[in-house]
Amino acid sequence: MQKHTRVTAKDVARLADVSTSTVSRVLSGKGADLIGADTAERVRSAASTLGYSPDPIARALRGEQTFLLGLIVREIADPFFASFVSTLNSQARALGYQILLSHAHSDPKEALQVAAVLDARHCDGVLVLGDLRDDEAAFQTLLQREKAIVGLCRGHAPGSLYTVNSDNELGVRMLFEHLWSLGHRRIAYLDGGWLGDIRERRDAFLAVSAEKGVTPPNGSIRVVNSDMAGGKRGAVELLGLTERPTAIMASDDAMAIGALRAVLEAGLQVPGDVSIVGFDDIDASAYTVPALTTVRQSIDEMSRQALRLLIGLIATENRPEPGTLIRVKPELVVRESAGSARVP
Amino acid sequence: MQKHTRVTAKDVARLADVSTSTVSRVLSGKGADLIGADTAERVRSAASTLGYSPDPIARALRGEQTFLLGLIVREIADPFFASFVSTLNSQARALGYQILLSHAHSDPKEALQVAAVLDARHCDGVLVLGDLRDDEAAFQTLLQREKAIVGLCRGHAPGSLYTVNSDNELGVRMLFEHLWSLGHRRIAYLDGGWLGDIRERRDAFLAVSAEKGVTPPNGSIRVVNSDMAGGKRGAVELLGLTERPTAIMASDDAMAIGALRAVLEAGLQVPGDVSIVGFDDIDASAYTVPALTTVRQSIDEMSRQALRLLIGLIATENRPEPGTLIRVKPELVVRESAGSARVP
DNA sequence: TTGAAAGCGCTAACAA
DNA sequence: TTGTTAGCGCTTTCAA
Repeated sequence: MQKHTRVTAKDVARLADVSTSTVSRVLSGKGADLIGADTAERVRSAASTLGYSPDPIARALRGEQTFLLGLIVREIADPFFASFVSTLNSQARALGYQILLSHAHSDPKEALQVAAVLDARHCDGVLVLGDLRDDEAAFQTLLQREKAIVGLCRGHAPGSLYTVNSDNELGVRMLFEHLWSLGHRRIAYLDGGWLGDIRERRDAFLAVSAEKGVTPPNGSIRVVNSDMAGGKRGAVELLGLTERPTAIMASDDAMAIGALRAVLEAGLQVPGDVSIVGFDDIDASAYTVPALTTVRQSIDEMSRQALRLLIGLIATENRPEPGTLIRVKPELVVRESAGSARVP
Repeated sequence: MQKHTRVTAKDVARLADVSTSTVSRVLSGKGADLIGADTAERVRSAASTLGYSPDPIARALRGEQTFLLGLIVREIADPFFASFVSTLNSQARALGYQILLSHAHSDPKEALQVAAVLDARHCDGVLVLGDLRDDEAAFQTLLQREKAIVGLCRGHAPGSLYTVNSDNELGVRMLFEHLWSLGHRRIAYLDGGWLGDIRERRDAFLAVSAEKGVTPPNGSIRVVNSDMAGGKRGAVELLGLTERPTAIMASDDAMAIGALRAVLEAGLQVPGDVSIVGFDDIDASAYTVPALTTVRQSIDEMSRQALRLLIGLIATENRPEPGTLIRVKPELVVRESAGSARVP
């Protein structure tokens, strides 16, 4: 355990009275079949009495797998991403991998630096959670260089990035249909302003609106920060519209929570006067008053798929279709924040 | 950037027409003063044209610093910890360190494993964020072995662990005084049930109650999970008490948010019928309706202190007092969830 | 079936 | 002032 008392292959070799090469062969499994059964046994027992396990650093230097996975997250403090990181971390560890965490905020330059660091650390692969604002292209270009990369929650990422995503369009459709069936026709949208996931949702919103033959009232698409503060500010603006929307759809739950606060603060009822829906189903959404009607992204499933994909990429040379995009189905969660539209 | 095209010290040496040792000397700074100015310059320019930077893995193998910091978190998905991880990550990176993230849930056994992994990865030091339930002692024992460890948010950790904490007692006092000045005398407490931080808060609550000469009404100290679900459940139980408390203090904001929901769901007013206060000031606390009165822990400051302490530990052999405990002052944030006690 | 030796990229002792 | 050499712990030819 102590650094100075680290047990090495040499120690095991000495105890088992073999060479270090034999130790390596037995323990790594490569060429273990050529080793005499008794010798192998001796090595194994020596290793276990000594509590030996090969040093990942030495392995890395030799160019072997490091079992390190880089994780670049747009914003760890975002509750949705936080849950995601948590799940990813647990699942990765169960698969024998460790997570090297990196924050990229929204800055692609930072992401570049971070990617370089991850590369320097000999990560076997990297996960990119959430899209970065603006300079997406440069970011991608660089990431192509890495051996194995999987994007998560980045919408329909262009290029040959492997990606795992929610079916954002389906999610938005479910939400929209739900509002529609409650009689809402004047539905405003709070756009978080990102490129990937969030952009897909807005596009889907626009598409469904068009299909339904309604045009969102003038100025009712607001681009704001995708956090509670942004949601609040956006909603305040929306409430000032001459044709006040009867429902507000937000790009994500954090924004919806901000919007909820804004509407309530204005002395209006939710859902009596204005209905609100979000996206993600973060923990807090079940505890607002009224509780948020939203769409649940299956973090567990997405995480599992992403890890499977990434580890597959690491293991094999012949990769699946570049550009592979896995969509995970979201699920409508009806709670209290959306109700019948008040007849005008 | 690519693994196969990695630039090594040898490449630089060749280009600058010196030996690799000279390269090392110039670039690492150690013994750079002995090197001729022109040679040094040649090396530096060669390094920069080649875009060389020393491989941290090779360095690690040599036993040098790895600039890797292990971070063991109780629960990343917890919004307070998530913000903390975010801040820690940014600050660490600014100092040239990378964070190796690990989830320990509440399981000390898991923490042991994790600690072993971190050690194997040659982390320069490890940060432990939040206390683990139960088997604290065993956990600590093992951690003593590590070279440099700093605990965060673990209350008055015993033993010789270096720790950075909020002044939980002060925080609770401020909250209590605030409620007291609003006329509350029947104050219930929702205890998150952990050992460190959370335990300190409960102890402080008990102490202040005693000082004020009030005994919390029978059964009004509930031990529940320190999340929104726990807070909700605890509050429901509290509301069933024959002597309903006029105020509820929760171990943290997540619990307070759950409690808020419970009280509102019961058809009562907050703060009209029951006041609620939390602890932490997580993002969501400003957006509940009513917004939460709470105490803000300075994540920024705590993070800075912890990193300074840890990096100091790494750098120097002669360490500061073992058992050092740094307390960071919290700040009362008065919002809407606590109001005058209704006269009985 | 096993061992000896080389080398991954770096730094530090020892020479020169 | 600089180069040579050795070695961190591992794996993997090449030989035996």
